Amino acid sequence: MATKKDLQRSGTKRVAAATPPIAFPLPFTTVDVVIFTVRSDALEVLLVQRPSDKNDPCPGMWALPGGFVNIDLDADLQGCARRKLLEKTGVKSPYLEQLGSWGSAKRDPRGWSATHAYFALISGQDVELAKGANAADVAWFKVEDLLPRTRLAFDHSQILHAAVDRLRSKVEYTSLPAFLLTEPFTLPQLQRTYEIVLGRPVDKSGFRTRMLAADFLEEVGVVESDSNRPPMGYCLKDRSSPVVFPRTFSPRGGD
Amino acid sequence: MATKKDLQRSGTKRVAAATPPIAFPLPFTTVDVVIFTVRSDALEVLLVQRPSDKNDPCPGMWALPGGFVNIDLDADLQGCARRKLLEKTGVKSPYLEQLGSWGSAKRDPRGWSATHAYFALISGQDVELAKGANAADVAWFKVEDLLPRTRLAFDHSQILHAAVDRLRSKVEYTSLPAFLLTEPFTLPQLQRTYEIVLGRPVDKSGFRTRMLAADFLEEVGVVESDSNRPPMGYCLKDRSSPVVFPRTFSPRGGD
DNA sequence: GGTTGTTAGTTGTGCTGTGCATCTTTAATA
DNA sequence: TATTAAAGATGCACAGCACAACTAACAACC
Repeated sequence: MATKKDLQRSGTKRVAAATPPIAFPLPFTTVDVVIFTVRSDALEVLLVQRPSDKNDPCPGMWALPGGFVNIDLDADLQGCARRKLLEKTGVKSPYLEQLGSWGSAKRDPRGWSATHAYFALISGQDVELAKGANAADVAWFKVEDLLPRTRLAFDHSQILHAAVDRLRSKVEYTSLPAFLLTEPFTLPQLQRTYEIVLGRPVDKSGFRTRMLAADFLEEVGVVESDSNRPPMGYCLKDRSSPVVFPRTFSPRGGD
Repeated sequence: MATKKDLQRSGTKRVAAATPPIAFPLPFTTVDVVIFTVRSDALEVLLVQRPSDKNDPCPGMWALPGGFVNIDLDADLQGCARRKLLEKTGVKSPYLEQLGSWGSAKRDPRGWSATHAYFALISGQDVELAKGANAADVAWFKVEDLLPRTRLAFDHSQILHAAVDRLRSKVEYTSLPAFLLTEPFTLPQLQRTYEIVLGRPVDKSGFRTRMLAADFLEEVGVVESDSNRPPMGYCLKDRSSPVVFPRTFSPRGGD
């Protein structure tokens, strides 16, 4: 990974010392997490407000939860992402997927930095936002309101956009929305979640056959609902990864 | 991105100094590139042999081309990947896609490091390997031979595996293989490339209708071939990104 | 210069899946 | 018991694809 030419470069500001001793400037390494949930019929994302201290970059602006990798606390990048997520939401085992990385000389005024972005899906029910104390303020924002014009700290608007694109894209052909619900859930609930994320209606009959044919759901008995016919409750057979469908959802008319 | 708790940590070995001054140990930041090509009817990948100096990590082992991010030379991560690729192959504008990132305390014996992995597709024809001099030895390896048992430096076996998975997966529903050919190419050539990457035959008729329906190819007149009926030559209408097909290739029998 | 072989490209057909609409089931409420 | 509303099942027609068989164009060989 390191060529001799790289190693012999000598830096000025940020210096690394290891065994064998090498000295050259290092970029900052951070992790950011795009945390999605579905609440009150809308796709929402968690943001934290940066401190208003003028010495900090982007003071007072809203940003994705994240921060520097702590090489003493974090065994690896995913562990770092889990830590950030636990600190902000109290959720321990969400769906967590690597989104990509953004690194450049300009994205952080403090210097060359690279962030490893993850996105997480959690149920709107089991969330306790870590508010107050020395923790920065956190809040949910509707993605629909946020996407068009809102400016976030650093390049977080860009990262959020990429996360929404990735989510919407994968929802077309995977069982991802199941991770946005608390188990057990019903097929109509799941369908509603698909429709909220995709932003368009989905055919009921086709949806049902598709979900059941994919064979990733387990019946756990009827569950009580507000009224009318009681629906069947389902759990995921395997929470470790989503199922990939052979085709995408596609209405006849449009393409 | 940085909480105050993070910033106040003080490191011992690797120290960062910026404005405002902050001091804590930083991970190493590297970029690795998985460079694919199709030569002699096989999918191949470029590897470089690490120097045999015992002070270097993984001496003598084969590794993915890559190295430390140079914050003076590299404006961003993708630029760094392009630099590595140009140095090793002489190819200037390949298809280049971010694959993911791998970071942990253990993956590099020199300390906590995170690598940003990219994968590139280039034509087997226009490659000049940078061999000899102070550059490490580079060579092409058949992916089929490499995947099962070969151990590469660091966690590069894992990264290579992820790259092959991603490539094979995307080839099922995108026009990616077109970037493995030199323009102009013919439909039978393109089909052959699909078959080589996928490792299974593809139906001719379905393949043709599919490619032409996707409307990403431009006829550039018949091109001479070794013998028999002269085939039509094609170029890509847009080299900036691949086309996504609505469905995957799928033979009737298997699933 | 016909004949054969090989590759490029087309045409045809049966089947599967799915979009869309309608119908049935179940239970709460009046 | 009638009504309502949501859950879930059934039916149908059309589009697309896998598969196979076909035609077209050129080379090589006798």
